Amino acid sequence: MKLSTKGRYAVTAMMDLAIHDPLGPVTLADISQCQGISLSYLEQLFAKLRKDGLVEGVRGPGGGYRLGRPASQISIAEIIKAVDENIDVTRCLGNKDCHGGEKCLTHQLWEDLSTRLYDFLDNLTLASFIQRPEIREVSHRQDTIANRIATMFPPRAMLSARMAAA
Amino acid sequence: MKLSTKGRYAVTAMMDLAIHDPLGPVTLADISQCQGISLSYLEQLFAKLRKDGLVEGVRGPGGGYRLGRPASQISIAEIIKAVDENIDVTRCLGNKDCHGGEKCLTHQLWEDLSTRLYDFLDNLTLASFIQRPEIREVSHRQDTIANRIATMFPPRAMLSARMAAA
DNA sequence: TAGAATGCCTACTTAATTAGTAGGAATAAA
DNA sequence: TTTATTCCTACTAATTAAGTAGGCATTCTA
Repeated sequence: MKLSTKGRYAVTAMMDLAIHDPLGPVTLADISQCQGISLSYLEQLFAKLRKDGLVEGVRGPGGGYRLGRPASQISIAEIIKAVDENIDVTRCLGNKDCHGGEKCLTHQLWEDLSTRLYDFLDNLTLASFIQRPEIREVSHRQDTIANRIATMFPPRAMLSARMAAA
Repeated sequence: MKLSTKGRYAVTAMMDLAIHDPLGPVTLADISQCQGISLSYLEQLFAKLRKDGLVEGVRGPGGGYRLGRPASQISIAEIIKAVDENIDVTRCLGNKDCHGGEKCLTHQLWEDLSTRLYDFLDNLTLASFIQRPEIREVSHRQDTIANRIATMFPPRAMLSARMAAA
């Protein structure tokens, strides 16, 4: 289990998707602009998220990315694992005889900690974050505005409006 | 909250100290050999741990490092914070107007997650790991051997014996 | 059917961080 | 006084994160 900026980018981008889910697909250009992450770097992260089925892409105008599953079925641990893919390799690999012939003790202890941490993050779902009342409120307001625009203009114009608002 | 190899090194080294606490100070040379981390890199990590009062150094022959406080009063979060010192700076810093004038939502959500994670790791103490029965057993066996040697030889010889065993 | 907006893919480059190397001064035990 | 250690600083190498560039594939809209 590793936790770096990369993981944070992935998690916050997924939160963005979750918040705007009812609006349809969110473009990476949107996320790139909102969160100040380079578009191409996001593409690289989303390639991994897609590979793990956490998101699905919709091509063409009006496209973007959607959650691959309901937010309640996506855990934070899964997101981080998808982009980090780096399995926690300890040096001794559990077979180095250290401390007088015993299997490396600290390795075991770290595994233990790593597991506890993973379990913790695996029990936190995207939904548990976006369901906070103040988030729902803001999100709803945004949706209302966006839907009003959507009613007045065809899809292309709505996207432009969202870009302008961001 | 960041979690990288650096943090793992620090945590496992601290676990080593905790396990061998009754034996007196543990040298960095020992840890370096047992865990395959370069001595000088360990010195750099321990400089930070010392700055935060998590360990105390004992100079001269027979010296090494000891826990700065009882293992039950040292949390995993503290150890990681000590070596990472990198405060999780998000790009928008909470003041970038994004999502149509609202304070960056995902920033808030990440903060929320970050806090939950910190609290989780702050409630895990070093002691909670080394008190597992199988660890106590191994640790006790090691201590027994070490103490037997210590009875037979003066401190210098004991250290060498520990090195040889490792 | 043409053009534009998107995802999707690959290769490369730059920046940041992690990890290691080197050398030496300070301290304390033997 | 010698030796084992912490303690300190500066530098370098390796690895990873992040960004850049360019182009192909798909699908919507006009």
